[in-house]
Amino acid sequence: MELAFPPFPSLLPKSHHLQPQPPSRSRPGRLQEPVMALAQAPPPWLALSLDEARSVHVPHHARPVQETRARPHASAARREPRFVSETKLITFHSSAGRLGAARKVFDGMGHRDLLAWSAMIGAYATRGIFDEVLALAVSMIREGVLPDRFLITRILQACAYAEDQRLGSVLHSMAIRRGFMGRVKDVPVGNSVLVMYVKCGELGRARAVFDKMRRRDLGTWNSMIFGCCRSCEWDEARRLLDDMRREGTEPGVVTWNTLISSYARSGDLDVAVDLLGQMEECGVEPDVVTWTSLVSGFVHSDRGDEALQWFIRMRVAGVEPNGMTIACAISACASLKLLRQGSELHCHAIKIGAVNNVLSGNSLVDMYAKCGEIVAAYRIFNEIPDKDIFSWNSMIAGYAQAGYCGKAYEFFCKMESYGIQRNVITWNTMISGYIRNGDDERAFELFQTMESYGMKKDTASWNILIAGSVHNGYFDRALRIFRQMQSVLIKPDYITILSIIPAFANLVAAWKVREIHACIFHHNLEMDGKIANALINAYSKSGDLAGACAVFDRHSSRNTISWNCIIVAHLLHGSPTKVVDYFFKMKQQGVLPDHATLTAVIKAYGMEGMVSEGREVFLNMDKDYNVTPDLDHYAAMVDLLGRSGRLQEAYALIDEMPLTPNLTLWESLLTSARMHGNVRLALLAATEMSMIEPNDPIIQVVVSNLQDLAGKSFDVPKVTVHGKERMFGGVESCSTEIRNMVYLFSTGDKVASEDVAAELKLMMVQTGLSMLSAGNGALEVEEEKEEVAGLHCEKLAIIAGISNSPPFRSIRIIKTARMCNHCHTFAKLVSEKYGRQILIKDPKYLHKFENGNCSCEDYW
DNA sequence: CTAGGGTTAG
Repeated sequence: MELAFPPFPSLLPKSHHLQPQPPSRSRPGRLQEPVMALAQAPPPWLALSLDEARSVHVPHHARPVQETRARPHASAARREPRFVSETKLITFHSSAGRLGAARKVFDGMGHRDLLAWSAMIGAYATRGIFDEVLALAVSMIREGVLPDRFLITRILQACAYAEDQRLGSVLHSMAIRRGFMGRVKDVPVGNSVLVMYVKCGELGRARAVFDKMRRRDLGTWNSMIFGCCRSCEWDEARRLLDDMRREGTEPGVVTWNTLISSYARSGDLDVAVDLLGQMEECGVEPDVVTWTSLVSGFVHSDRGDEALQWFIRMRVAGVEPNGMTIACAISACASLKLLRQGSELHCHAIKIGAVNNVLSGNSLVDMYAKCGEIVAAYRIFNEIPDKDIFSWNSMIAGYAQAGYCGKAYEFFCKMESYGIQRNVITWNTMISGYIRNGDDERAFELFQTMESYGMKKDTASWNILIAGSVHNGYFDRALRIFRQMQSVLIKPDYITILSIIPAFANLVAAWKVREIHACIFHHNLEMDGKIANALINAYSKSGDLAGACAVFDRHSSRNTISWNCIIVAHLLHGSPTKVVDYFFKMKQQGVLPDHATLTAVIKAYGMEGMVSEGREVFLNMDKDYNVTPDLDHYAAMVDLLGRSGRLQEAYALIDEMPLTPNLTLWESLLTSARMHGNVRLALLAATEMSMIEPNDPIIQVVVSNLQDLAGKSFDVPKVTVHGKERMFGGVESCSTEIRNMVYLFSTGDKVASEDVAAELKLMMVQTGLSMLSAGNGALEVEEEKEEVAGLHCEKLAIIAGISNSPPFRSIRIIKTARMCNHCHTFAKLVSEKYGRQILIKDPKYLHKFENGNCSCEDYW
């Protein structure tokens, strides 16, 4: 046999291979001894190559052996190659990237001393394979070999990474017993113990170690500050910042970055920005990490526009972004759906060579997908060399969002054969994709089967079903899922609550709003602005204005949205005076009104008949609040003018406005024309509506009825009228809750018993309302005449409510079509004679009947 | 030997 060992072709510089081997060094006889016959035994020129390889990174603790005794050892190796060279070989293989080979040598060793363990553990540690480090450390200690001060820090690093506090504390006490702690030169050991406790979340123990350290370096302070930030001990972190300066250690970039990134990630962006200023004042230049922390903080807080501003500020400061920065900025574009800026960043990523980087690649996939560029997303995805779970999940989400659930499912299925294990998010993404595309069946099927694939459902899986059901209008299904979730002991979280609240925002769910409100406290969930606002909405829409006010009064950080919620609530409940009050209070507290606020205020002035005040707001909104009037404002103005009978003015406003009128706008005009009996204008408005929505049968009927009323002399385009059966899509119905049961009533339902008929007769007598008179003689065109269809459903519901629910309880009815005049009068009279509050919600208004009056002031 | 920035679902 010429050559006992393969010449390790790629491991050494070429010159070594080409160098003729000195005959004296090849001693095949010795090399073929059993121990050395291990496939990976050292080649004869090893000693030489190791000397050469000193420039290669070698773990620190192994270095003294090489450096101090390289020469004598090298010669010893030739005489006694077994023992010494095995450890060296481990180091050699490892530094050349052959971890498996190193491990083989290590496993084959008979006796393993500290140096061998250090070499092996170091090899894994430098590659971040911490599980292996921990496993080896445990066996080492079991074999009775104790780590020295160098090795112990490496193992502690692994403990910190894996959050293995048990082994960590063992090493901590070992370090104390062996005298590695407390002396000046032991700062590194102390640091690594400190970091271990910090990463394990044991801030108290970390603090104890910190306090005992005699000497501290910058890293010590940084680690301790990091620990405090992690545990949200912000005051303590700031105190440490002061302390370190007092003790003569100036905070460095990392110190500042730790604080800035922690504040930014926790959403305290003002503080983060303030710290940036302090940092610059101290003469420390912000680096990529600083800027990236800010950009990512703003992205995280859903403030993408500001994130991009900070990105620009960074470029102005002359700091070059790296892959991470670009990834964050692209993610900002994704959430803002800024395709152009996103593509610009794409170019930038190419320029700095970060496109093939998984990180920026993934955010590009996400960005293109969110901007609807699914082909571009796939192109990027395809070119990411090491696709990870994020790449696949983003791609699946992209296809699902674009409506290609089949394609998404294809990727969902094939990813595992590409070596990427699906995680919960993959499953959740797929489920949410199906539910968002209306395929509830497949969504539920996946939801049910995921556990049999060994994937545990998490809160998000449940949240998706709840949010999807609410979004698709299946409120009771959402509630059922919510209950089921609790019965299998999955705790609802912030998102669960936020998703389910809208399901209760209707009149029949009044008690459920209180229940969910209590649920927040029961589960100790964060009650933030979003939840508070959702609650205000839900309380007000379920008819509980007092409940809405209570939430509003209690919640501290009110923004424009909060004020809008309470303002709209009062508008809905017919308290226009309060709307104006809140409007002034809001401005007084320095909260800027937005377009929604102004719409509500104009409507409120309209309800109060304060035409000139309303008009003033409308005319000056651009100047005063920097809000350009949109269609909603024009509709509110038409409403305001129409209520006071200024129909021509209302029409002129529509005629002269710079926007194209929409359905709501014409509907407002139609309503005012109807209320004031102006057939001509009503027909005009209805005709315009029919041209916008030519296929809406209800509009067709309205037009047809108005044409009849206006007489044949009036020249209008002839509109085909659909059959009346189709007009209501069956029968108009409404629901109400009586003694915790929800009942459904349909127009024309047979009056079931003699009792009810008698009750109705009695009510009629009591209220003095005749069955046939329609009240104020206004145009009745929006619903079928009662004589034809039978008794209207809300009358049935009112009768049932009055005779079956406890006295003084309010009667709450939700209906799908708008109220007719007769029912409206009936409800007013009943509310007075029977002393009951009656709430009836139709698609446009909430009518609150009390003491013979309605909150809509008979204009709806 | 120790310290800082990251992308996906609801």
